[in-house]
Amino acid sequence: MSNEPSYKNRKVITIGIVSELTGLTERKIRYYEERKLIFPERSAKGNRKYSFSDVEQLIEIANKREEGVQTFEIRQQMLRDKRKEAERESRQQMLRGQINARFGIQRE
Amino acid sequence: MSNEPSYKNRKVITIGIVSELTGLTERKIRYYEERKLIFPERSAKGNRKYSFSDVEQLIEIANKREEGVQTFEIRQQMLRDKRKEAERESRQQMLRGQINARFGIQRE
DNA sequence: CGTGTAAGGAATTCTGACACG
DNA sequence: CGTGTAAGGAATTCTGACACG
Repeated sequence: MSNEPSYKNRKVITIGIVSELTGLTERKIRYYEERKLIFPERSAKGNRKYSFSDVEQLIEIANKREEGVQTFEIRQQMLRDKRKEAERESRQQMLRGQINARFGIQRE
Repeated sequence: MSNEPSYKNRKVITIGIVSELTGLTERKIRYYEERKLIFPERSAKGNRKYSFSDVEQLIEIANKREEGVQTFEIRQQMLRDKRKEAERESRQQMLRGQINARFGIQRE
C-alpha cells in the first residue's frame, strides 16, 4: 500500500552503527541472529547489513530479554505475530475479491 | 509537517555502502565532501556516516557531473535552491501568522 | 579541476573457541 | 542459555601526497 520503496527496510547499516543505535554489544546482536531473531543481509565480503526495521526489532528484543524472556520464546512470539499478520492480509484480500465480484473491476 | 522522525535523514550509512548504493568511488564521495556538496557526520573514531538523503544527493551530483557541470556550479545551484526553500517556508509562516491574527489561535 | 592510486596506520568485522553460570 | 573475551586474519576507512590532464 505504501507508495515508498521505504528506507525503513533497506539493509544498509553495519553492525557497529547498529550497536550504537541499540546499545547492544555486537556479541549480542550476532547471537540473536544465531537464534533466528534477526536476519541481516551480507555485503560482498561478508559483512552484516541491517535495516532500520532490524534496529527496531533489536530494541524490542532487548526489552524482552530484560524482562527475562528467553530467545526461544521471543522467536515463538515473533512467528505467532507473523502468522496473525498473514491472516489479516488474507482476509483483506478476500474482502477485496468479493467487492470486485459484486461491483466489477474498476478500470482506468 | 511530517510526523515521522524520518529514517531518511539519519546518518547511519558507511562510505563503503554509499559507494555500492551510488556507484561512485569512495574517492569521489570524499572529494564532493571537500567541495562542500555533501555533509556526512562522523562516528566516534572518525568514520563518515551518511543518510539516505545524502545518497540521493550524491546521485544527483553524479548526474550533473556527467553532464559536465563543475562542482562549484553544483554548489551554487544547491545554495540557490536552499535559499528559495527558505523563502517558501518564510511565506508559509507569514500566512499562518495572518490567519492566527484574524481568527485567533486555536486552543485545545 | 576531478579523479586514480600506492602508502601506512588505525579501526572494523568476522569466525570459532573457551569461560562462566 | 546468554554473554564476555582473547585470537588471528581479512576487509574497511582515514589522511596526505603524487600523478595526470
